[in-house]
Amino acid sequence: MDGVRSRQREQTRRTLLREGRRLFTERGYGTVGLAEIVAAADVTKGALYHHFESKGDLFREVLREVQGEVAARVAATADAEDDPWDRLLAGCRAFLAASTAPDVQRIMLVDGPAVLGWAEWRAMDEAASARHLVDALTGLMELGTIAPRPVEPLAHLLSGAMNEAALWLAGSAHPDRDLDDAWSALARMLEAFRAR
Amino acid sequence: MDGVRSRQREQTRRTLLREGRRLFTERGYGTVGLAEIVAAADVTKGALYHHFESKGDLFREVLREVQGEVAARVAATADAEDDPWDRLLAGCRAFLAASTAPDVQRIMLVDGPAVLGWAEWRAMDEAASARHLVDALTGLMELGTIAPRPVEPLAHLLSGAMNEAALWLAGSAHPDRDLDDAWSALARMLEAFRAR
DNA sequence: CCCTTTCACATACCGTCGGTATGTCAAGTA
DNA sequence: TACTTGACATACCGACGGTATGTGAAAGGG
Repeated sequence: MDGVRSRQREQTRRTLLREGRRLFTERGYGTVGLAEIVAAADVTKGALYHHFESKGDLFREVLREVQGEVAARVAATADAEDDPWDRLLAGCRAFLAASTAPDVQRIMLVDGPAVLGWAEWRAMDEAASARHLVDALTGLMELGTIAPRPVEPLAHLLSGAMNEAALWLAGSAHPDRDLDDAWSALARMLEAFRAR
Repeated sequence: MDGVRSRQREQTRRTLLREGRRLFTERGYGTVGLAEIVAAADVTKGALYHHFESKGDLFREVLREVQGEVAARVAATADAEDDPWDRLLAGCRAFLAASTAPDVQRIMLVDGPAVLGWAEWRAMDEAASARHLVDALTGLMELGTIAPRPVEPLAHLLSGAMNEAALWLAGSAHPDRDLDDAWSALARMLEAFRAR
């Protein structure tokens, strides 16, 4: 183990993921061919199919990577806050900021559901990100900070709102102003669920 | 005009749109081939390319049809209400209900942005549906019913929330209960923007 | 140290797909 | 009736995703 063999293997795999991610981001899953990816990674299709089961499988692993990075950034930002309510706000804001990156947009928000199907995409998002949102909301209900109500539909509404807002923000002509406005509106939405 | 020629033409076109819509709904844009579509429509590829510029163009016209139907149902439901605030609520609720249909899900919500790109998808949605949401919100601000604030970010947040909620509802094990819960949460979100 | 096995690829190939160029024949027109 | 137009059908092409097989270097045992 850990010899020349496995090191080279890991590098090839990482190169394929990196170039795949770059090309999927730039031109979209449908229009980029495997030939381009393996050329950019300076390997052949044999190598790609040795590491991944299919084009869709490569995309799935790329998506997993992107989701992991977003989740990590959101978690890091949220955990910097002490108050649970502030953690929720900080997490949402961090998600909004992170999701305006081109690779997150195209891979995670646009192509993801279409390539893998909405159900699988949802399951992956749940495991990476949405779970934390559900946990945060549940915790705040137990604390009495927000009024008790079914968590899932609320989480989906908020998640969908943030996804669409991020896509809109990425194409905005006045990103700073629009981000402020969107955040203001989102914050008011969240505020609406605080117990009175 | 209006002879045998143009009547046959219109029928062929409508058949292609109908079968394309059905297959795109059942199996998704990426996995259905033109050969299947033309076989189902009982014509050849020559006919398809005589009516549409490409596979993507056929999809675009199918999407336009779906969006038009959703918009019409929403508008009809909303217009049945007299009070502007009630019109907004009724419209949102009608959108939520209409968007759980399989063809709306797959074509409008999942494949649409990926196939045409988010920007074009957004523009089409704007022209068909979102425009009414913006108009309703603007009108309510002018009436003083909801507090003045930038309309666009709010509209995007609400639109995204409803889209994601609809996708979630479609796969729900308890559709009635979940629809009620989702609507309850969405209504509270809307309520949050009423002037105090 | 050598022989064997393993494995991380490379090469060659296949069926299918979206797209196009061209042919055809009936409906329209003068 | 002679001619034109148009709504397709037919035949074909390059490119794509996927697979079967070959290969040479690294790992492992005696």
